[in-house]
Amino acid sequence: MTTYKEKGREGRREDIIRAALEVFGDKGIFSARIEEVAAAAGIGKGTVYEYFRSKDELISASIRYEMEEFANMVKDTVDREETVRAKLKAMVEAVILHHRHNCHKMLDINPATVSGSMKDLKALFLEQNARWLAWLEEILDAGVAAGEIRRVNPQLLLGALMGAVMNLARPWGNPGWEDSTPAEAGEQVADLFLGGIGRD
Amino acid sequence: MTTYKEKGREGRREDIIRAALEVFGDKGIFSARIEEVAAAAGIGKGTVYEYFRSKDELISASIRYEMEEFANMVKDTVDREETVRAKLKAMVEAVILHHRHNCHKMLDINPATVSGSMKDLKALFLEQNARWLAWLEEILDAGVAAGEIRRVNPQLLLGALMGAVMNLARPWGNPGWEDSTPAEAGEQVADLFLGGIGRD
Amino acid sequence: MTTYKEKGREGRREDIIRAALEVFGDKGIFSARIEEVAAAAGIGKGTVYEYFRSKDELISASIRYEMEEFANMVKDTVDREETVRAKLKAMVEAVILHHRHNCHKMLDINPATVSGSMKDLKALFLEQNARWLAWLEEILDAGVAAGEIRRVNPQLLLGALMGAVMNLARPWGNPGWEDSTPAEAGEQVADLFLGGIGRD
Amino acid sequence: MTTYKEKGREGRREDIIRAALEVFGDKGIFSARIEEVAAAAGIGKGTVYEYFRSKDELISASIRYEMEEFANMVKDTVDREETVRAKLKAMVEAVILHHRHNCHKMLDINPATVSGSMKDLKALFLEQNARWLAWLEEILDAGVAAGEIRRVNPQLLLGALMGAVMNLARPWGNPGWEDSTPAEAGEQVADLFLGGIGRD
DNA sequence: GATGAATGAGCTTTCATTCAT
DNA sequence: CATGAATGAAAGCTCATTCAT
Repeated sequence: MTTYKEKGREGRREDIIRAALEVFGDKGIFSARIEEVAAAAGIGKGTVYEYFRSKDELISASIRYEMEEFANMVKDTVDREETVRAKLKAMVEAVILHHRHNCHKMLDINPATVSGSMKDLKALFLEQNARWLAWLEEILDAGVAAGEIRRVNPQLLLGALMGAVMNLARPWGNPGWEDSTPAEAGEQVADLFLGGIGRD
Repeated sequence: MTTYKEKGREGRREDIIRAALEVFGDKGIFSARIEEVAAAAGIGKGTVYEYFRSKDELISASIRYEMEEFANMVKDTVDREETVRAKLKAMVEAVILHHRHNCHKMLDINPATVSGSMKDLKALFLEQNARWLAWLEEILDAGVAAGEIRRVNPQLLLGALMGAVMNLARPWGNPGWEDSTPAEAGEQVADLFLGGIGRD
Repeated sequence: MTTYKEKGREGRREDIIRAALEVFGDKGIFSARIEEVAAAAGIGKGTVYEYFRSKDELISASIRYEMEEFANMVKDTVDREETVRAKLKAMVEAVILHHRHNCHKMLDINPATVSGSMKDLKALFLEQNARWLAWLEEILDAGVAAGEIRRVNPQLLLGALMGAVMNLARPWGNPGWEDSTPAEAGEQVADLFLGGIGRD
Repeated sequence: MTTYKEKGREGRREDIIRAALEVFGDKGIFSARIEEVAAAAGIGKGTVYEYFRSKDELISASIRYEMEEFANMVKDTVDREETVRAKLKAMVEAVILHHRHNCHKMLDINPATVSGSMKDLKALFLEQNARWLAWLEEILDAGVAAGEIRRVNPQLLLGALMGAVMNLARPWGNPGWEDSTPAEAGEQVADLFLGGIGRD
């Protein structure tokens, strides 16, 4: 029941993260300066250090926050659908919309590019993977039970599906195709993953 | 074809790029210092600047070099096969081997993460995409003509397939699945993309 | 009026300029390192950059500051006198005193020597010339009106007089003559310029 | 009796100095790079070091060379005249012509500006001063003997005259006046120094 | 608690100088 | 002798971090 101007430390912390995601998305985590994040959050430079021990910690927290947001958004959307096909379609649409309208760029961060300063990023990725995997297995089990799909290796499907959708959703990646509406894109990807490219 | 100079020992420029790929892969392009690249190449710091105008230019050249190498390697391997299934399988194997044994990390660089300093990276990505697309279209046409596969949007398939394979091949990405041999992985991905997950 | 910032302790910017004049005078603007200027000002290296965008900007500001100070000092001294002869004498004395006791060396900077890095120095010199010229014209007009001197081209006299006095005042330039007291020097120069060397 | 392509070490050394004067005049002695001087001389970078121990030595030699040339040129021109007035006029003309057409900029170098790297510049200036002084004294003696001028302190006149003429001849210094022809300029300066500005 | 002036480690880049050819 | 590729000391500048207010 937080009132205006009464959000306390947690709310302030989140403000900074949101500002950081904005700035990091625009300039890249290395080129972005703490001062810019502070300005975007409407606070002083020193105040950032009241909430985060270092820039690295702010980056970690921002990535974790964005991953959480992203996962929740996708899962909420997908869970609303019944069939695997509908879920697939919904997922693609959600990811595309997210990538087109949000500071999605953080999700693409490559531990390797960043490795110089962030040792714990890999652990974060593994943790997230485990959650996605558990969720996907539920969907697959239900789909198999319903006779809609055949059983496949969940980690294989997770890796392939996420890789495919995230890559397709990148705004700079697929000229010619990226003009398709999210609905069309969802349709196409669902067709591809359900039916394959083999002669029908 | 050289951007700056081609003096001194033949291939000195290429040596520097290879050293850069090594170091950039380990530390990330931002954390890596030019001095480390020079040391890895067995030369003095100043010598790097005899061959590259700036760190940015070295990064650009390194990414381009790696993309070129990677594309050639994959294409060579894939072109040796006849059927689409065999090509798919070969491609997965090649990418996994490459990612496990080479300084593959450069390929994952996200222009957004890097945007502060490199304006021309996006153009490089688009250029590469065009080459991959032309190549994939040939394969698809042949496959369709042979009655092996159905016709699909090439950019869709390229985006999905490359995203899937690159993501699966990431050494830090898919716990449990990444222990499979390249041959097994190729088999699984080929099955997935040819047959889909729909009830057969 | 400030070019960059005016923060922190009042006059911090001016402190840096004074320190810069000291160090630049000793080592020369090229050999002087920013760190030395900072040390002379009793601050850290980075702080200089809070007040000046670059070394070039600090040099510009320092030269402008010194010119201003010098011009004010000379004009104040000269304006106190009545006759042209007394003004001439006072001017020589003032310049000699200034050159002997202050970091006068900046005034001798030659745009040509410096041209590599400072494009706007010439404009600064022209601006200063205009101010000196206006001032000298007033003096000449009054002197002519009083029947003390004949009319001469003001820019000719300004160039000749300033060149002569500045050159004579250089501590390294005129052995044998530079031992004369400022009062004697003023007397001699006044004689020279008023009476000329022609047979009387 | 040097023939073409047979000038030997001395000729080569002089070529480098001339090239250095050219480049130093354009870029300033600090911004100018040895490589540029070498290129201007049409030789390799390393060859410069066959003739000069260091950049500082090249600078010293170049300044000395230019001073020598300048002094000889002025003296030759002036010695051709008979009266002091004609000599004065000739001197001004010569200096202006030299400054407008040659790499005169070296003459304006201020030991203070440069002091970081060149300890012996001051000695060079004193040495030159002594030679000019001896020469001027001869002229003055003759002028006094001929009843053309009154006796003045030679060092005073040297300092004032050289300062005045060099300052007036600076291409960037005296707007409005610098359009006058060398002949006019000589006339004016001769008038000024012979007659003074006092009421006639 | 919030701030932002001050700081200096750390980085890129330059260029005088060397020396193997 | 002449050369220019190689070098690393040195300098300008940035920015994460601190701490007095």
